Amino acid sequence: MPDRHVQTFRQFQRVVTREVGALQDDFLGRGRPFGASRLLWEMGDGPVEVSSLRERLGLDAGYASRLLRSLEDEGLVAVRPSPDDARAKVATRTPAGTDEATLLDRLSDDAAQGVLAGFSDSELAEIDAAARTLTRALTRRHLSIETVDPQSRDAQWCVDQFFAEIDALFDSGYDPAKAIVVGASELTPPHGAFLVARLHGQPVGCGGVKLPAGEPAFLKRMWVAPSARGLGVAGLMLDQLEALAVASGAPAVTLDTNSLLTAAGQLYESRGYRQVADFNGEPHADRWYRKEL
Amino acid sequence: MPDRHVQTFRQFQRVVTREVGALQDDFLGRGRPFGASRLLWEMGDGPVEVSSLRERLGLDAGYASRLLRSLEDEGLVAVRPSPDDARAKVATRTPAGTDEATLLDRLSDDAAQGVLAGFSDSELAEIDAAARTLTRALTRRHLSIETVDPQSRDAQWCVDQFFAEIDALFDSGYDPAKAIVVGASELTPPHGAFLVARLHGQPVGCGGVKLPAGEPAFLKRMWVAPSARGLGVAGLMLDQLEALAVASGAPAVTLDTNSLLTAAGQLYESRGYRQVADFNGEPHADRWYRKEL
DNA sequence: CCTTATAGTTGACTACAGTCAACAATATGC
DNA sequence: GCATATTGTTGACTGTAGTCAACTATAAGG
Repeated sequence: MPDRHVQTFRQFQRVVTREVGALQDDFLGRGRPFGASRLLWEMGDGPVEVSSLRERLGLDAGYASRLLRSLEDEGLVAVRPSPDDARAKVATRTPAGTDEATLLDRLSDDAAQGVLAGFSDSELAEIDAAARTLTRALTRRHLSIETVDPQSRDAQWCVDQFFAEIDALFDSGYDPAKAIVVGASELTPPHGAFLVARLHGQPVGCGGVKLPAGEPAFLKRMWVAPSARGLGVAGLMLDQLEALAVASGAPAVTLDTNSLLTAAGQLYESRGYRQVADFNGEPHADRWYRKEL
Repeated sequence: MPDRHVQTFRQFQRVVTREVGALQDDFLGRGRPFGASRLLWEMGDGPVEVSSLRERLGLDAGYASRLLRSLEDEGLVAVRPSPDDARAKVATRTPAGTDEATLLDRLSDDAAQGVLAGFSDSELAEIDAAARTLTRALTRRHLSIETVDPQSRDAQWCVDQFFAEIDALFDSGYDPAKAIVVGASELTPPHGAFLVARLHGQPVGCGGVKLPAGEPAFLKRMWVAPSARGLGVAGLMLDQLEALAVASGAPAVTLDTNSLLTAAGQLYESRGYRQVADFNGEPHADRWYRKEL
């Protein structure tokens, strides 16, 4: 690797270290430890299992317990026993906690705006592209894509998220009963495969492929979590799904999608998929694609 | 400012915060506080005044004193009274300290290489460009360019650095006695100006302009510190010097330079300067440029 | 010479970050 | 029903970061 790339990157790291320090000062301005703010921010609005929160942030059980207690004392979160497991607890933000998280969000936005202020539109576009490139590069190492059992917990979670999202997006919702049924065995080797993408070990996306012998492969349930979009996850997922199709000897890859999923359409077209006529009558789809292998 | 730019940048900040944390862990692996490693790394090899070191790192006097003492106890630095001022002290790395700093450098290089590993050459080039763009953007806010007295301490320091650098670069050295003399008054309003660029308050570059009434303006002593190159400092400096020339009614801007200063030549040509014949006989120059205003 | 400013040291202190082990309550598998 | 594992709480502890004020030694200006 050229040494100058390493040097460029190190200068970048030095600058960024400084900037991150300033960012943390902003969080500290809220009169509580950075760890507590981070916890409040990271937990989101809905009820979260404390154990998953702890794991996500890499916190010690005792430490997390104390941080949560301090947030509870401030009246920002409510911690209650989990309905599923009386040992476990779930944390929820109180209205005050939501307000505070919103404020933290605004502070972060302001910090970002402060950095971006004073640049022209074309410079901003350049900075935007550069930030995306580096975000992708820095993330790549922590991203893994693995073949899993489509009935595993992570796979189910992804599919549930996917269905919930398109149900909210489509005017007439998404009704699994009307959709073409895909059984678990069809997405399990050797008849197919189901992949889950994980970022820092947390599932952030999925994709399935049916591999009927001698016929075109068929992609199903490609989804990327909103938090992980723009990182190129879908592209990597597509690479792997296509590689499986090639390995199985499939002559082509086909799929159906909906024009409301704009990013998906763009991805397929940029990867050489061409629109074809409806080949399966899937009621939730309005576009069908095919790519020869 | 478009909201999506803010969102892109915030995602970038989140990713980078994580990465910086990992970087600090590497430094901590050396068995001493991060602050001490940073101090050792930042002080460089030569003797440094403790006060300037403290200021550069933004450390409390008491805290810095203790960090230095701990490095001294480890045998990594030697702290002695300043020859100029018996109150002040200067710190120097011992051979062991230099070794340790080299090791820290290597750890940082390795960390950078770890991030960059696995990318193709074209991806690396893209990442390099993106890192440069963001480094520039993140730095811009902390960069100031001001008109100063050419005999002020910061101005003198920059000019000394500049002369030392070209003296080392030119085969026959740089001899101020042979060079065309430019008096301080020629670089002081209204006959001219001398600008110093500062990053986080520390001088990192300079540039002078002579503004003889009715004649072309003449640029002198454009220099950017090695540590601040690639940040666009020279470009901003040139903008301001040209603005002064325009304000004074100069019909053109001229300058001499040497082809060994390759970055300078590229900058001038990208800014619309065209090469012209020798117009002043400066012995250290081998190229002359002019730009009509 | 005297006043005032500056450089550094030291002691006392606070807050944050994080670890470890003991423990209570509850689940789970046999 | 009992051994074992899991979830969270609590107490005790360490190390890092950083602040503040008192103090000594030296400089610089009138």
